[in-house]
Amino acid sequence: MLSYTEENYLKAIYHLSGSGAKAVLTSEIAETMNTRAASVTDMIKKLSAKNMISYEKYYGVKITRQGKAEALMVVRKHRLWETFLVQKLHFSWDEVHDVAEQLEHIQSALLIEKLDEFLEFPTVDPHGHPIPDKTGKFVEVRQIPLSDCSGKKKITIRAVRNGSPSFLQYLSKNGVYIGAIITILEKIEFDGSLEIMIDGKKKVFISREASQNLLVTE
Amino acid sequence: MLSYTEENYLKAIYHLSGSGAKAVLTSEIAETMNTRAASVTDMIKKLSAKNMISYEKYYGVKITRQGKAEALMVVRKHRLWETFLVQKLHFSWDEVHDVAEQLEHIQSALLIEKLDEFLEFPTVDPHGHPIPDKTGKFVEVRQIPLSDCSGKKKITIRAVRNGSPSFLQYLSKNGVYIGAIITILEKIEFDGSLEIMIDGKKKVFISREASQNLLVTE
DNA sequence: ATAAAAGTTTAGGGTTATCTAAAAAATTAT
DNA sequence: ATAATTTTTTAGATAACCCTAAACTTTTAT
Repeated sequence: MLSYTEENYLKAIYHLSGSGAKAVLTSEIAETMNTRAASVTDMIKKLSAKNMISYEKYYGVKITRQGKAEALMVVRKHRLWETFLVQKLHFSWDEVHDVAEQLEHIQSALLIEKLDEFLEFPTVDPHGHPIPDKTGKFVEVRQIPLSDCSGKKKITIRAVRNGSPSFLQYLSKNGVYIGAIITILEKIEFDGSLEIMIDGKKKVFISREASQNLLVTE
Repeated sequence: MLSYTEENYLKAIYHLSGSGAKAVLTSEIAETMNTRAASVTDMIKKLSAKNMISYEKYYGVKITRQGKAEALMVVRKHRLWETFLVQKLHFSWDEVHDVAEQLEHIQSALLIEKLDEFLEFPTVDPHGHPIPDKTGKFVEVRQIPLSDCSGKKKITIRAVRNGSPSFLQYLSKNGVYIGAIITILEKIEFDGSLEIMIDGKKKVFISREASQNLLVTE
């Protein structure tokens, strides 16, 4: 059984490692967890002793199969709770993160299975991120940043890369949402911004930074 | 801001004091919190420093107005979550306590107001206990133990005094639920048990212990 | 009224998760 | 290749919460 803090570290390592693919540095973990490297080293030892990660001094850590399974359950809980907050309690998508950070640590397998059922087994959360099922599996759709697109084809907005409230509010204000179908009208040379048409109705300008943080399918 | 543990102590003190009416002994707190008296003394000092309780050495503690308000918010959250679990996620009433013990500590005023609205502002939880509103007020209906009743009048089951899973399962098995309308058919001299008629349809025997833990209105 | 019993507090530790400062190892630059 | 820099680890503390054992206060019993 992992503590609240251990779960948070493991989740951070999972995300930083690209879903468990590559090794992660102590400093990267310290950065995202807002702690010092020394604290990370301590926690690495604990997680290593619990076989959640493999650890060799002065090298990065790699998440184990067991650790990945645990991390996936935390991610599952986080995303199910975010879905609940938006769909049932009518939170806006920029308000859910901090609450879900707390809710993801509630310990009850029954709760999460019932919540999943109540939400009718959603496969993506309000930010477009996939929700692992109870076995940890999820559908991985190949998505690319909007900034890599060109031409006049129809593009579907699938997910946000960065979930910061200010970015999400910016998107809402401009009528951009998950599932929107857009076309690129023009790419401005000067600053890399894009003029796009949303649902064939609304023309807006999207900054280069924003287009790099929007994941889409063509 | 109170910690998870401080909230739990304060809630225990609130309940033990009869909603803040009387002083509570260190040993009573230790008993219900499953800790040692020495640990309670430590926590009493902390809560006293935060003006949640008033404390005089070797005497019991009394909850302050501020402490009562905090405790009521924890109670509110606990009962709203229990209501959610039963009404929306279809938990049975004997499964909700432990999960609600965790959920009650989630920090988000917005969450609890939205949850309240989603549940359509319930006034009692699945065990018949009143849910304080956002200002801490709740309707206090005068209830008496079923064991104190006699005669043939119609009696409404309003709440359980003891929420242990085994008692709740016993009630379910016998068709007893919050809101049921019953009449007493016979009181058995020998063991103090009652034969009751539920909703004019079902005759069952209820032990003396059970009748003492059922709160009713006549 | 005073001795015994019961209850409470203090003293001194242990664990978890954090920190700073110093030491050690790895990386980078000349 | 070696010196400088950066990163990581170790060492030693601190805060929250809990413990046991001993000291102290209150209550109960004779």
